Amino acid sequence: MFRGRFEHTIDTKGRVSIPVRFREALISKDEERLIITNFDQCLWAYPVSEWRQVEEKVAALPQFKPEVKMLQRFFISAACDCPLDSHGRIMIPATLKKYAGFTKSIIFVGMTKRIEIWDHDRWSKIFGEAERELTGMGEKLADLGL
Amino acid sequence: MFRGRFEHTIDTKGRVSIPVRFREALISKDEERLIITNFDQCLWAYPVSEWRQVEEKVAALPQFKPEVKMLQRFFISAACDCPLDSHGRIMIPATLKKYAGFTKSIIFVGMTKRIEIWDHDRWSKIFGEAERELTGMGEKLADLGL
DNA sequence: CCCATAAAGTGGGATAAAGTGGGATAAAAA
DNA sequence: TTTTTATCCCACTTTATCCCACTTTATGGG
Repeated sequence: MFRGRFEHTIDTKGRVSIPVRFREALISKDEERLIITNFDQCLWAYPVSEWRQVEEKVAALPQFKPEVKMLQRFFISAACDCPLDSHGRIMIPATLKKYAGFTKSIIFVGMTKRIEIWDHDRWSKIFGEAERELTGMGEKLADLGL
Repeated sequence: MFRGRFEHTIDTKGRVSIPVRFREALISKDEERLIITNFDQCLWAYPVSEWRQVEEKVAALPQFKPEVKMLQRFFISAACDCPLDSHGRIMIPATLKKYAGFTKSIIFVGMTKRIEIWDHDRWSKIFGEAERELTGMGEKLADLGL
């Protein structure tokens, strides 16, 4: 279970350390890697076990269907296996780094079953507006049983 | 399992190196070649074992149906066997290269069971479209259990 | 509250691997 | 035969990986 937000730094070689809390959560699942993909202008990181479920669901769909191809091409195909090094760091692949607009400072966001990784500036911008939006979503959230 | 996206370069002789990650996936299947065909303005590459399944599926379809004939003529018949050289590169046949509009920079796209190979510029275009469409497809994705 | 110690996070050099390019030779096409 | 195309081999550049060191933040005891 991934909880909390943490600000970290990408070094010149493209490495970032995963927050200890998240690392502990991974180790408790006996995993030492993250599957990282792109969505919503940021990166989504999954433990392998979680990711497999997503992947298999999509792989089972008819591969010639346009929307399935879309999903495969945009979301599934980006998924990159990123093993942790001896210090608990990962290398962010160039294509993903570019997509998410990472410069130096990034934010790790615990999303319970997955992690989001944001460029610091984008996060501040979007997070500043998120609360107002969320407040306006009261009805919709209620419909979901909250 | 092919995961991730990688940008590579075609040299003057028409050679491209297959990303290591993909090469490893091939070797784990004890294969050193790709079957490459054309579709959607890009190239689709399969490990031999996967390709056989596609081939057999299609062969089992009623051969007089127009869409089956089309598929056979366009998709199946274009398939080309491309062995890896000692550096893990393949030669892209001229006809396929032309079809996919390859100039210099191309993108290898991991699609779980197969690989798509795109010209860089074409990829950027459809990637942008896919992103926009998917972002507006939240409900549909929810239906898939995502 | 402060200090000592440990742990987390960051950075950099050395080495290995991946990716790219080009020449020489062999095979295929004209 | 000549020309073109592919294959093999070697060399260079770039990128990733491993290992060690430093800085900063957290932790625990007095």
